[in-house]
Amino acid sequence: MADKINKNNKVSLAEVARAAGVSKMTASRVMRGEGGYSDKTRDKVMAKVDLLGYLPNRLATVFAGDQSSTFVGVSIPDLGNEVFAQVLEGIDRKLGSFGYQTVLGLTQHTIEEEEAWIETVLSWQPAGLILTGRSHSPRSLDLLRNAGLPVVEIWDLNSSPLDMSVGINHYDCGFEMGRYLVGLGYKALGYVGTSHDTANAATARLDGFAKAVADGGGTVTRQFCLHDTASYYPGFYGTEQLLASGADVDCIYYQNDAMAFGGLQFCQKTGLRVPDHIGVAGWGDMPIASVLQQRLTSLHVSHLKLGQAAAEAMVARISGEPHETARDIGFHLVPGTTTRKGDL
Amino acid sequence: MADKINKNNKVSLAEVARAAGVSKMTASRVMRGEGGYSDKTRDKVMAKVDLLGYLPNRLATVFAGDQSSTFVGVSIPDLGNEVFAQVLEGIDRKLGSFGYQTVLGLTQHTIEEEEAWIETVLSWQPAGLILTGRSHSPRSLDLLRNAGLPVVEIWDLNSSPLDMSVGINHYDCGFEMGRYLVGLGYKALGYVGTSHDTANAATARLDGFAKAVADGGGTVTRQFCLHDTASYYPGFYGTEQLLASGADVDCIYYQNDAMAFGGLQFCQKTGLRVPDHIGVAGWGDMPIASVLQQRLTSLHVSHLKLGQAAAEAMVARISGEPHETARDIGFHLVPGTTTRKGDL
DNA sequence: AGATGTAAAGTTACCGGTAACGTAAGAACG
DNA sequence: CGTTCTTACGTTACCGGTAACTTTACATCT
Repeated sequence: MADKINKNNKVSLAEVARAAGVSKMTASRVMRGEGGYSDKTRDKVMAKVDLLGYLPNRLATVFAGDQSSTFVGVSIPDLGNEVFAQVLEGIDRKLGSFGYQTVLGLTQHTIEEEEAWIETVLSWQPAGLILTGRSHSPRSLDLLRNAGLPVVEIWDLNSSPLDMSVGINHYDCGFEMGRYLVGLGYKALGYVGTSHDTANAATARLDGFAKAVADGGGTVTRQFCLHDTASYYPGFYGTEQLLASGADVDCIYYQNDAMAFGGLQFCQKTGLRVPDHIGVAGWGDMPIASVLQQRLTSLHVSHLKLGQAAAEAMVARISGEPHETARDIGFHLVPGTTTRKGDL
Repeated sequence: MADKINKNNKVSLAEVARAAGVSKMTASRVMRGEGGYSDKTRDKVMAKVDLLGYLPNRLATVFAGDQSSTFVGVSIPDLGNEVFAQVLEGIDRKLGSFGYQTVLGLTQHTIEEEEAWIETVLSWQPAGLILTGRSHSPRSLDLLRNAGLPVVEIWDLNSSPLDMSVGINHYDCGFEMGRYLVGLGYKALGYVGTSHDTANAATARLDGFAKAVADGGGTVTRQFCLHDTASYYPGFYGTEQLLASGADVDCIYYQNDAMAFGGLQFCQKTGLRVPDHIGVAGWGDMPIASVLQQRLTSLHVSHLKLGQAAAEAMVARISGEPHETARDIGFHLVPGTTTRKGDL
């Protein structure tokens, strides 16, 4: 009876087979429902499966090399930022609907963390990887090249990605907002964001923004909040610092809506009227924008859709279906009432 | 040369060993650094590891049953809710620091989704599971019992959990807020939350709240927003609906701070002064509370810490170290200016 | 009745590591 | 100088499934 219980105390297919009086192979065929057995045999086997509480060991199947795993490694910088949480939600839900599981890696925005995570997750033979960002360490690139599996780089659209890219063009985001604000007559722009050590999407937005403003003859005064996440409070005190620096600023562009909201709160607290005294613009069209008294001038991006599209690209690639190399999710500017009215 | 390349095109330990002119076993010993080889042999093997870009296949190791996997399944209801994102962040960071990986499952608040996910993730032989909530389907319970691995139920503290529990007592949260508000003289309380089909933590808070209010001789008028996440906008229109219903309400308790913020925005829009005309209280002490003009009366919970504690409990249990069955993270009420002043 | 075909099984080998055990060669010892 | 002890390896078997192949038991046909 208890002659062959594995160390894990788990029921194996062999035990089910023995209990049912058939061979392992027959039991395996029944489990997979691929035919080649009689109804009577199937019932016998399934009865024992229920009785013993047998649960297949997918590790063994994948290990045997007969099929690839259903793991997809997903690296995300951090979840304190609402937009990444939404992206992850989109990815996981969509992957789940196709029978894949997310193996999460929070990289804290560093390529070193990402590298360590990539090495670990690759050793688990994932079906593919979804990486946030387009900047990777040399060793990461080596590992990915060697592994030769599907890779989707998300967030900042990469026209020549490692494998595939899904995202938006952040430079264009910044540029469009810059052009819009300049078009409204703003000249002395401010920017409030967190510090970005590595070239990342926020930097790309700022670059695009600065270019558009410069093209329009304006200036951009930058204020970076060091060592902090791009959330409400850094927006609040970043604004305080920018204004305290004596910079002459008629409109502030924030790294995202959460920071812009923090800025709005600072303005309200200090009696600065928006948009009469100062304009405020954000990025991301985050949920909070939907309940503010004033419609925040922002740039809408569907983060959930971005995540879903990344998962779809991954699944398509795993299934061998064709998929475009770079998928642009797009964005659109949302004119709000936190900036002065255009001459529409 | 190319006599034994596996179908995955991946370099195996056997290939490294052959290239180095040693046996698989010796190469294995070198990889694990467990000794039993000469310096010369180690160098020979490592040189080939680098040359061939060998990456161990952890699936094989775990599969062989010699050690358990470093996967930990983590089920989370949704990431649209900021607090769960924070919990997940705490879990993943802490697990990662111990060398474990998070396999994510978003259950959309249903035990059916949870059940399906549990079955899948168990087939991957995880080292343990962290589940949000204490309500599980009968089959889930069967599966978990059968699997016999560490399980940490988080969020709503469970004094008699399946295995371990880390969280707070949500009933007590509600009770404390109810007692506080009644103590301030409020009598006609309102509650605005999302609908909860299943008995969950928000329901427990409401129950505790209602009890405290009833004890104090007050009443609670409930307003549920159907089919929505507990975010800003539902707080906004939930407030609108509650007040439109003609209910006489002097203070509203919200399911969380995000909803409370939505409520504050509604009040501001309609000219209801807070706290002069109506009191507002939330739950969770979310980041947004830090930048509002008025300090939101809320209840502070460290969600990040909750996640970390859950991961610590899991790791302790896996390592065979003793760990308390139920770990209470605690909370404290934050009196704000969105409710009238107490007679302190 | 013997030949042939087919459905329903069983047998064998293998995936990539590691535990357990075996062995050869040199060192240490009396 | 033979015995014993180490060190540094090599050999074998196994984890839990599945592909590929073989066998068995009948039914069907000539």
